[in-house]
Amino acid sequence: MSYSIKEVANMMGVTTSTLRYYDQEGLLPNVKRVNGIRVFEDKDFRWLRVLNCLKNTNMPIKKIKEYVELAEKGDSTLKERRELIKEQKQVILDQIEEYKKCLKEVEFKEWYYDTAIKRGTEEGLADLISDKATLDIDIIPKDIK
Amino acid sequence: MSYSIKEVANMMGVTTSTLRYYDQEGLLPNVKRVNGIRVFEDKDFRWLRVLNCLKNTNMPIKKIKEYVELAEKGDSTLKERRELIKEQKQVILDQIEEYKKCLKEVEFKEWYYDTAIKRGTEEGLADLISDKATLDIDIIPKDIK
DNA sequence: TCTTGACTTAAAGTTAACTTTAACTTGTAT
DNA sequence: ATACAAGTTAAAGTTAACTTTAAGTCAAGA
Repeated sequence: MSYSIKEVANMMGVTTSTLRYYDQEGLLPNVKRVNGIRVFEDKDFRWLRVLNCLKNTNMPIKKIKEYVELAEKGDSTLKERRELIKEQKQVILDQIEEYKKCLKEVEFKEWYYDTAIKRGTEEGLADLISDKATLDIDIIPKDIK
Repeated sequence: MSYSIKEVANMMGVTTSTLRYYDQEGLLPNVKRVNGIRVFEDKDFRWLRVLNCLKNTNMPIKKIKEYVELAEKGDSTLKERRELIKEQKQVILDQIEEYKKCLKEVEFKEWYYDTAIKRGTEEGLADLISDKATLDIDIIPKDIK
C-alpha cells in the first residue's frame, strides 16, 4: 500500500507542513517520489513509528537527524546507534520518574482543594497540613549550594 | 530562613535570569523585597515546588499564570483551581502512558541493535523480525481517515 | 478546455521560553 | 574611600519547531 502526505499526516496527528518540514530537515529519508510528489510506503512506517517515539520523548530534531545520518552510513555505525538509543531509553526512564513525582504533587493539590472546598475556605489549611505536605514530597532542597 | 535569588535558582536548577523572567510573567507572586532586592522565604517554597512540577509537566507559562491569578482571587476560585489541577493530573497520566509505549519501542530498538551487532550486520534483520516488530507496538494506524 | 484540489518549493513569519546586554544601585570587604 | 560582587530593570536577541505565504505544477472531473 502507498499513502499520500495528507494520509500520513492524519495518521501521525501532524499537519502536512510539519511532515514537509521534517523531510526538509532530513528526518524522512528515502521517501519515494512520483512526479515530485511524496509517496509513503509500508516500509516507511517502521521508521515513522520510531520517529514519532523519539519526538514524543523530546529528542531534538537535530539529534534525530544525527541518528538518521548514522543509519544511512550502514553497519559501521551500529554501536553508535545502539548508544544513542540507550541514552534515549535513560531519558525516558528519568522522565517517567519525574512525572510520577509530579503526579504525587498534583494529587496532593487535588486533595487540598477537595478539603478546602469542604471546609469552605483554604484559610489556615496550608498550616494545618504543612507536616504532611513536606513529608513525602521533596523536589526542592537537597542540592542547596 | 530567607534566600537570595541565586540560592533559589540553584535549588531549582535554573538561572537567576529565568527566575526574574518568571517573576516578570507573574509566576512568583508576593515575593518579599528588601531595598528592591528579592528575598525568598520558606513560605515561597511551597509554591515553588508546585511551580516546578507544573513546569516539568509542560504546563505553559501562560496557563500557570492563570492559575496564579485564580489563587490570588481567593476562596471563590477554589473549584476552578481544582479543575485546572485535575486536568493537569490527566495530562501527566497520559504522558506517563505515552512514555511507557515509547520505552517499549526503544527497548525493542536496543534489542534490534544488540542482535544486529551479534550478527555483524542489520541486512535482512528488519524482515526477519517484522512480525514481532508489529505485534506488540502500535503507535501508528488505528485512526486512519 | 477549464477549473478545482492536492501537491510542490523557498522564504518569510510566528511563538514560547528563555538569554543577553546595558546601564544602574547597593551592601560588604580591604 | 573604594572597589567588587550581586542585585535591579527594560529591551533586544536567540533558538527550536513549526506555520504561513506566494508562486507554481499537475491529474482528474464537468
